[in-house]
Amino acid sequence: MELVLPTATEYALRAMACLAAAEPAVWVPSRDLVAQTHVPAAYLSKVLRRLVTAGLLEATRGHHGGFRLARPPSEVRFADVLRAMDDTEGPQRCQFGFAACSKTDPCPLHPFFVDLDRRMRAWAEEATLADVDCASYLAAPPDRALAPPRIR
Amino acid sequence: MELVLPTATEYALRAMACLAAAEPAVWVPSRDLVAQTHVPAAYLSKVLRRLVTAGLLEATRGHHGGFRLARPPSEVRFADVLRAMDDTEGPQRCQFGFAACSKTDPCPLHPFFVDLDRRMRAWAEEATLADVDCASYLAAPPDRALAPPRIR
DNA sequence: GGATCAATGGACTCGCAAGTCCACAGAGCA
DNA sequence: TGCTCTGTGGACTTGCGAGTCCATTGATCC
Repeated sequence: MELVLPTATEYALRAMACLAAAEPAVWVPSRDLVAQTHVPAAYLSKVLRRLVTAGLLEATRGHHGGFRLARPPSEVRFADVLRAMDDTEGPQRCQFGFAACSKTDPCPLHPFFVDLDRRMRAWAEEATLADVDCASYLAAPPDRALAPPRIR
Repeated sequence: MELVLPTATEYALRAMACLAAAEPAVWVPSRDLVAQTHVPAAYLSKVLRRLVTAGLLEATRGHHGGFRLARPPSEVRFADVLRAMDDTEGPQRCQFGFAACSKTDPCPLHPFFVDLDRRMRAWAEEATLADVDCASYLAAPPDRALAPPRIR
């Protein structure tokens, strides 16, 4: 059963979780993040850049350069990451039939999409990077093959 | 903020809602469904086809041919429609870093994706076509322009 | 039986997210 | 000062879901 978070957004959550597990204030190079998240390097750099411009990450270049969180993990909600990757507001795609429906002129499916949006939003607002147990995972990664086949 | 239900799935919900509002046992031609849902005709026919093969709709050809629900609206949950459009099971895209994670060998983000999946599933299992107030809408559609611009 | 109406299904195009490539900018090091 | 390391950013290719086109099948009407 479907319901899709864009890949770029999941990649962003992966990278943010890794950075949350790192020593605070230490610059982590994207090379390390690539190794830990297994996101294609060139693509991850695009994702990281969005997180930087959104103010969630800080970056510096040159020797010992890299990325780090701009705020402590406990102050970064999943919702912040989702918004950084897609800043459009409100529930998407609710247009049953006629022109785009509004609160005052809702389409028949409108209440259902609002409900779904509310549930998703609650999920994203409740969870923070501090809730992710990434440190122990990175310390002792499970013994298994790399290169995950894409489940779809 | 994102989180996307595939367009084809929303189209399916639209069409199912229209059919739920129609007289029971009456064959509704796809032409009527196109007029009511404003889904491109050729594409809607593909969506309807999937709903037929999934057993949610019945179809017949020729004069006065068309589609109708295979079960009463109260017995069709949103989840049935979602499953008809995408029959893959379980939470999608949960592969933080290494090989595809499992229950016994979860990745750090796994519990969060399971939680999100659980919320979405609850939404889809609770709502049925009988809950959609489509009849009154189709009887008196709001007075507004056609051709909704896609919000994205 | 022939005309017509409507679903079927395969082959096609289109657009956009996903992913790649590469030249450049700036920061540290020797 | 020059080399090297690492992020920046634009241009490009790829893959796939969304949407189109059209010939075919089957049912009904006259």
